[in-house]
Amino acid sequence: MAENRPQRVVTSTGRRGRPRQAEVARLAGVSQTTVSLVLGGNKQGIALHAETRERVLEAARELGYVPDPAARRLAAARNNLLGVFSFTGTFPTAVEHSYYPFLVGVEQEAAARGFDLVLFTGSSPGGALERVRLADGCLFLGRHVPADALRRLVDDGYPAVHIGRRDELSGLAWVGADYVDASAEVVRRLAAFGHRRVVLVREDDDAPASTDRERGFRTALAEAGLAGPPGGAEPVVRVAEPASGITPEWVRARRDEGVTAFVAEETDTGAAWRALLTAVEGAGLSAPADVSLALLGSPPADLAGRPEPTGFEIPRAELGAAAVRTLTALLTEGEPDARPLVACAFRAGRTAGPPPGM
Amino acid sequence: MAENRPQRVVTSTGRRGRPRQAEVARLAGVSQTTVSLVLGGNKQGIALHAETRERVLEAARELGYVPDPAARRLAAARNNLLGVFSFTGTFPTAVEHSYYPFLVGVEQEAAARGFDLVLFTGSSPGGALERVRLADGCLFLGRHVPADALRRLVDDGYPAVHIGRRDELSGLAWVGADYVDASAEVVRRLAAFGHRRVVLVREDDDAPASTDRERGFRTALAEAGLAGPPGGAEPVVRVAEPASGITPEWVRARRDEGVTAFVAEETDTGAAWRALLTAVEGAGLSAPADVSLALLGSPPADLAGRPEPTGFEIPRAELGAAAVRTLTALLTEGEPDARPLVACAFRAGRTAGPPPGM
DNA sequence: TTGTACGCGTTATCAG
DNA sequence: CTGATAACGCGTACAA
Repeated sequence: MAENRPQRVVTSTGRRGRPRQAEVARLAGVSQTTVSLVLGGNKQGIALHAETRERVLEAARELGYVPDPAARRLAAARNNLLGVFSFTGTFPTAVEHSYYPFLVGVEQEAAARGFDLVLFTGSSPGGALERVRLADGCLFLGRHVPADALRRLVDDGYPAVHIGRRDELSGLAWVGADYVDASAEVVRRLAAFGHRRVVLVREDDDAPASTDRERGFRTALAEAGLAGPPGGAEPVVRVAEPASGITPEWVRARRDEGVTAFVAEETDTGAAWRALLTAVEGAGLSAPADVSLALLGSPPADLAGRPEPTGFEIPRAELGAAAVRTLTALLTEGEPDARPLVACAFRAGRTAGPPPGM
Repeated sequence: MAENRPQRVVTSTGRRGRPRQAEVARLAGVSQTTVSLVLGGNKQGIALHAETRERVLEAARELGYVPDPAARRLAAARNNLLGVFSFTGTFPTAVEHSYYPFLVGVEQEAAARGFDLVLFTGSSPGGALERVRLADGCLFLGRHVPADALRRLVDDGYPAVHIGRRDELSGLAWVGADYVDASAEVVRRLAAFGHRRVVLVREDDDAPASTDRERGFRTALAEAGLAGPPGGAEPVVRVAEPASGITPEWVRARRDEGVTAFVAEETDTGAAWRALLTAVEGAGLSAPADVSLALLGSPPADLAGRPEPTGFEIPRAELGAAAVRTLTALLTEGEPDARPLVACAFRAGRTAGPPPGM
């Protein structure tokens, strides 16, 4: 029977058991369109009887009408959802894992712009990444990214912003901390204290955050006329295993060569700084009396009780907020802002000072 | 012209610029229905050519198809999304605001169960709450709730779980910390130290978290044969303004009356504990030598550097995880678990000891 | 076994 | 100023 078109009569209440615009319309004696118009604030500036308006509002109030968010979003063709996808697993290592600080800024800025957030849990690489498409756009963070999966999204024109520099993936927008300059500044401060030989301890991996720090370190070293160990030895050492290489003996050896300051980079594991602290202590030395120490970032939570390290602060909340701004710019205008680098504040701390004998 | 029905042709991509089932269908050479069937896991057990199935899956993968959450909700389906809605705005007061610790547990448990999270930002009251309907179910947290709005959701059968005890709203599932017992335990410890007169400083507001603590405090006081100030005076004082009432003079007066221990409750502002610490210091006293102090919860971040307060830990991550378990139980079985109270661990700390002269 | 024809509740576009 | 009417993207009886 093609005849019995259900004819969609407005009964009392929808399947969901709560009032829809159609019922408000019936009660107010107008069409559903008018209801939508009135309740929607009449954006298109159509002329309405003030009295009609009142009737509609009254009816809506009486019925306790509340718009259905799903329907609203469906019709608007946008979900008002921003995704947040973290590659470095967030849960095993808990709170301090450099994820929530970003989220503070992200949430604040998202709220200000009327977006809700989707936190994609489970950082399994690969196909899982496609899930982010349910959000209007997505923020990505983590030292390493599944480049190919992300590439697809970006090539499809999906609005994506990476938190942290990420130049390899052309076309991917990013916002990052200015590690180059911040690291250089730390070296300059050490130079100002009178140090002449400085060593950087970094992790053995080539994440941009690490290479940026190294670059800033080396540049400032050169500009300040400083050096690493004598004989033109490398001023940068990589530690592969958490503590391998960075032993009390190693510290003493460097010191005997004239190295008076040690710099470590911050990473999500905090391995370099931890190794350095342990080795220095093991060598019976203390900072800043015997050696100066600096950390390119913030200490891991379990070392937070120690004397505040000289170094710099990563403006995580700021970065998160900046990322949201860039993403929403991508969503509306189609183009991100030009200057994606956020400065890090120098932190004087208490682990660096003049070298012994100065 | 009633003839020119637009006939809804599937172009390349929807307004949203993202693939829909119709495109997957076109690519796979089947109808949209079949796509829905295959991608929906074929619940109704309809027979399908395995090969058709494969073609559809392949096409979906190729296009990076992801279902639209709004459309699914409108069609009364689920999204594998759990909502998190916080009443107490999270950002003004930043990270430590008792919100992220919960999130850690929530995220972990949600990931384990295959759900992503939607963080509903901005806690403006009223209709804003309805946004959560986009998620399959939602977690709520905060000292105070817009009861009527929540009531609607609950009455509609929307799966909701509140983090923190919330009995007023009948029918609302919740998980909470056992503040009653934890507070009682703190009093017992003080009694064991030899204290006979103890005072509780609490905020002037009737959130369940506060009344629970007070109840545990009073109960244990009675059971241990302890008292407040002499003459049957109230053992519980409320502080309205951050520091009003709790002054160095007040502390001295209580002490002169024989009160040897002061207990403060933790709240999101940390006002009670802060006021107490300040007043005790102002009175030139120190804990635990002159007076014993205890905190029913954790100190606010800015006081984290002080000596660790005797008291208890709120198992926030645990609570978050428990809430997710309850919520998913609600989603699948329809009934939450029976025991929604999570125990708090006692924290010995360093601010309580025997009263002077014992 | 696959496709047709709805409906979910809203917004938006037009004729009247 | 109002009222049909068509989307938005997906799920699903029912028909083929």
